[in-house]
Amino acid sequence: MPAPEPATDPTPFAGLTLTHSSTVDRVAEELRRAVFDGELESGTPLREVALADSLGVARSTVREALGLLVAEGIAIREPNRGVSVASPDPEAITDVVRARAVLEIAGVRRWAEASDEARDAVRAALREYAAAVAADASYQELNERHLTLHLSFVGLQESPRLVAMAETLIAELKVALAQIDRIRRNAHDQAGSHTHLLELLEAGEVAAATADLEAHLADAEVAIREALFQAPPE
Amino acid sequence: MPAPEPATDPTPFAGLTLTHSSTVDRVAEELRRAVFDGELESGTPLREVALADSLGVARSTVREALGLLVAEGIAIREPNRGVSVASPDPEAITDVVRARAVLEIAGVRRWAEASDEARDAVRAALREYAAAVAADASYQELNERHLTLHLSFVGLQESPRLVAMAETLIAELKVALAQIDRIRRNAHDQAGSHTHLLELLEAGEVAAATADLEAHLADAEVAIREALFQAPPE
DNA sequence: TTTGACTGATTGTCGGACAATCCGACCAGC
DNA sequence: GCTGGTCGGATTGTCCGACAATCAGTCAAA
Repeated sequence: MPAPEPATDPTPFAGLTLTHSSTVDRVAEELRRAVFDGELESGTPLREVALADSLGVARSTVREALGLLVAEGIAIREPNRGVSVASPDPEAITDVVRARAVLEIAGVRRWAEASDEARDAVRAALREYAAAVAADASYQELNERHLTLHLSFVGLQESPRLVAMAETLIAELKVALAQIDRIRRNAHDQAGSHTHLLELLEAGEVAAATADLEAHLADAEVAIREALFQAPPE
Repeated sequence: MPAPEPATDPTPFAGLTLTHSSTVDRVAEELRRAVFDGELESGTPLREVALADSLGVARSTVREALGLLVAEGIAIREPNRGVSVASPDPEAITDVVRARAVLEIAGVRRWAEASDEARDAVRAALREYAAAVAADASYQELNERHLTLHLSFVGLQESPRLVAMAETLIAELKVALAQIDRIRRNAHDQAGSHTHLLELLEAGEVAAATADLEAHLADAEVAIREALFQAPPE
């Protein structure tokens, strides 16, 4: 006798969600998109009244959205001077890469103890990245998939807070990458190296895998640094 | 001939800073203090108009300050329902401890490669903690020194972003600790165990030290969990 | 018991206002 | 020519008042 009343299931509406969209969120999202798409150059000041007029919202709304971007590291606020798109300097790049390394390597080290879902997420992310490479997808999509793969490494720790931290780090990185894109779009096919890394993990060679990842991150750092700071002066 | 003009030193005014204090910052700071001091119980709703009247500022100012607290994890915002002091649930505790473990252990592992300043910061933090214990300082001061010590572990990575992340994690933890304080103030003297940990580090026994730290964090987690969720029902 | 309507409280967003601050230009004086 | 001072415009920081949308609670009706 499981249920005397057939009509009242205990959980009839699982899997139903509703996306609450506040105006502030939409403004913030639009600004993020503009920055990541390279429409807003690094260092561009984000004037409150101009944005408010342009987007058709009140200044307070824009102001709150700007607060979000600042909290995410996408923009910086200087007191009495306003908010502007973050401009990556060499120290910031080094710091972001180092912080990423800590989070991602900690995740990879936990490969054996992680849940099946977390491991599957890594495998799926790699598959999608490889597929995008094979399909010769757009540069931005490649970037997106690549970063998602790296996020899945952090996900192996199964700590929402660590993942959130990694996300803000990657957001900061995306600002830098958006600047590079406008200079030169270096085709990147690192699917092979990542596949190698996953094979090491599946084989239980965790130490070799972390070494691999560390080297990969170091390479990425010098690549970004060169593209940003030794680019031809316009 | 190092300097032809003796009056214009290249860096005559190092170490000069000026604290810009905006109203929003002061409001946020006051709220933080109230939460950490246990004046605001976990779950208390932070009404915008009430706070604005009480503090003598405009509602928009309070609103912005609340946004800061939310970003720091000290409070949570439910759409159309307002902001309230974060109430730690078991999952949150587990998550925070796990994230802390990742950051702190990564720092400790880097002991040998860290700069002298970072290592000295750890030694100084331990000294101050031990001194506070010996002086039978207030519970809150002990807490503060203890957490500062743990922060100095993260500082060994010398990554400002990692330290900032650890700070927000610890802020979240402080909310939980403030709740415990109002129940029972468990005298804590963990100076001995931390001294042992530092001795291991100085001796180069990094692996033993990380194991020590891991055990310490696990102990802390169960202690907090018991105090929070198995406390006598008022 | 469930549904529906009403009320009060609170947030989300808007618009306008003003002082404080900052930036650049212009100007005087040595 | 350099230093120092003044002035005006632009922008932010903060305040105030307003209103629709949303939510929690009550209470009557089906």
